[in-house]
Amino acid sequence: MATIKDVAKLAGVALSTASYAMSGDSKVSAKTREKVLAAARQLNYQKNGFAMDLKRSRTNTIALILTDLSGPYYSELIRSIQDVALSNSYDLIACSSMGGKDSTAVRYLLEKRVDGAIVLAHNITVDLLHAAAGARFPIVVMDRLISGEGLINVVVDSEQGGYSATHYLIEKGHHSIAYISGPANSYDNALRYQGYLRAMREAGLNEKTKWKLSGNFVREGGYKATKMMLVQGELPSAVFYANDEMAVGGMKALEEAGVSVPDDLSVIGFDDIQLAEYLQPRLTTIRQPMYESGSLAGHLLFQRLNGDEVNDFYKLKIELIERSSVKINS
Amino acid sequence: MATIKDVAKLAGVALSTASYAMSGDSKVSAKTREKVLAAARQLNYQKNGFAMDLKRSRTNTIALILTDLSGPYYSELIRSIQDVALSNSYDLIACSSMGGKDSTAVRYLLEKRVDGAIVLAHNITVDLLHAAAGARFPIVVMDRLISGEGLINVVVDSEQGGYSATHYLIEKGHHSIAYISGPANSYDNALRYQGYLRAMREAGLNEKTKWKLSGNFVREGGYKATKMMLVQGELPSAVFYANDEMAVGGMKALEEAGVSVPDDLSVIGFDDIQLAEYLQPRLTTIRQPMYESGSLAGHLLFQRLNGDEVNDFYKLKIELIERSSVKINS
DNA sequence: TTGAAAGCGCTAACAT
DNA sequence: ATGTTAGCGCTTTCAA
Repeated sequence: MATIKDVAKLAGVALSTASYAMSGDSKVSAKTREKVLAAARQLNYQKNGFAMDLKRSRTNTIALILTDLSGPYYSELIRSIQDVALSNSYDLIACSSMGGKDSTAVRYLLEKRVDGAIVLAHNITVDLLHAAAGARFPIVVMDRLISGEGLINVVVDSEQGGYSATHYLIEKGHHSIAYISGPANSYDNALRYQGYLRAMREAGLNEKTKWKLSGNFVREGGYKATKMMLVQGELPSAVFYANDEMAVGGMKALEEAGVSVPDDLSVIGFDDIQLAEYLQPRLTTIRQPMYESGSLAGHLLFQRLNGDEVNDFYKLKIELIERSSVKINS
Repeated sequence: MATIKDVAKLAGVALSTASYAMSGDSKVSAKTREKVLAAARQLNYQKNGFAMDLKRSRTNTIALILTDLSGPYYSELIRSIQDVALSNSYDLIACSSMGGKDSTAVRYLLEKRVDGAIVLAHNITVDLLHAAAGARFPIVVMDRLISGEGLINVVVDSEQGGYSATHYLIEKGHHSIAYISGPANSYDNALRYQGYLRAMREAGLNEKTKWKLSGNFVREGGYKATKMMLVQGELPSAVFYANDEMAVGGMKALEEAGVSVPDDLSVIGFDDIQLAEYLQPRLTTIRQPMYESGSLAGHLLFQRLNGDEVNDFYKLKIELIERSSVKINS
């Protein structure tokens, strides 16, 4: 691999001149620049990125850290962050936090391989976040509340979402509402559940423990939880799935059992994944403002990177998307 | 930011000793190591990634380059590559080629910020690929055929896929088959179309130009192309959408026009996206071996990285997924 | 306008 | 077992 040294030698100029010439510095004469560029072309020279980063001690890159790069769930979020990065002429890389301590995400965060990061990965520990973030390394956290130097929170009001979903069901005349929950350690799930409880309490309704089942936020889990509910005999009049993936699995179980949605049972989800409007019936759900929150997260990060002060906490409102999986209960 | 120098000073040892201690080299005494580690902790020391990469002149990271990070389409592929990377203890980062010459992808490729790459981004030019790849920088290209030093091709047999889809329709008694195509400059689309033509020719069937419409591989395009077809009056008995996204749009147009699938018109797609089996009717389509191809691409890259010789061309077979959108034509 | 040289933070060969 | 030192490839200050 040719280095700038080789280029300088071939062009017959000093190292520094070659550097100036190639970075387009105006103090290099046109003739010299041409000589250098020609030499670079001839040697197929490509600058070494790290050397530059090391020297400059900044990378012009931010990282988006996700639990699993392959989650289709994030697409809008990614798109919005990508847009913001592009318009700020920053590079964006995405990396996964799978692999625990040795994950790519952890390395990039700790070894400061980027200038800042947006994190949406519950398996990145709070300690790690505290260790990584700092005045010179801003991190926007999107899946929990955590304060500290360099840390900015952008979250969606899940409690309100859980409340809205439940309240909507109650409004439609449902009094027995099951809650299919996500993983116990999920902060998001906890909030959605709290919202559910608040709406229930407000309406003077009691939660039945036999109708609180865990589906772990995955399709298969929703399927199993629903099977379990089915076996119990008595059915609620509506089910609140804490996310759409579980609702997808649940509706499959329901269909298999001959329970018709929404005639026999109303269903509501959470997230508004792409699939939601293609299900039969079309799934009524809670929509998270993914594009907006990603966009906000990006903007805040860049503001911090530019030295501007920003608040360290933002909470976004959530919207109910009314489709056809909930029926008035009479 | 504390450097290793600060750590060494605080611990009262030499730079190199600190380095050895922290990398777990066995020749450092336990006592010294403890001293160094304590100092590091106290200073909240984190190693600088670039400095290390620069010194080592390798990054232990590979890049996955995609046109658009947010495409849900790739999830299985990403997962498989992630798995392979993890099991080889390499880091994986994903970056987008959006942004043309200044895209993150181009920078990472050219500036050698990773040890190798897997590319599935048609907007990365052939020239760039040639410039970037080399003996010390392997690139696996997944969306076209291109040979050169350091370049490995892993492609899916789209021609065969196009043939299978069409042949299947013919087998079911369809003789008038429309082809809704992708973008003209897409290599993949060209292959699928070739397969279509081969099957048609083989059956002694003629392609009707009025039934070859372009939908640009996107949902909206499929919708419009289908509308256009509808306006023309005469309908074929089956439609081959060159990808599922277009089929989704197309089926919407058909539904709006009161054309029932598959009773009035059979439909086949290509890709087997997640949505396919949730459509009404469930979409019969051609499944690309995404997991397998990603996995293969990853393995090949690592073999090259380890200095092993590998072939530079692999073509994977494709499978037809029979669902309910095609009916026997009588 | 060009060149010489320092130094970013780290690893590793070599000397002790 | 520990220390000294060269050098990875680049940018940039300073001197010519």
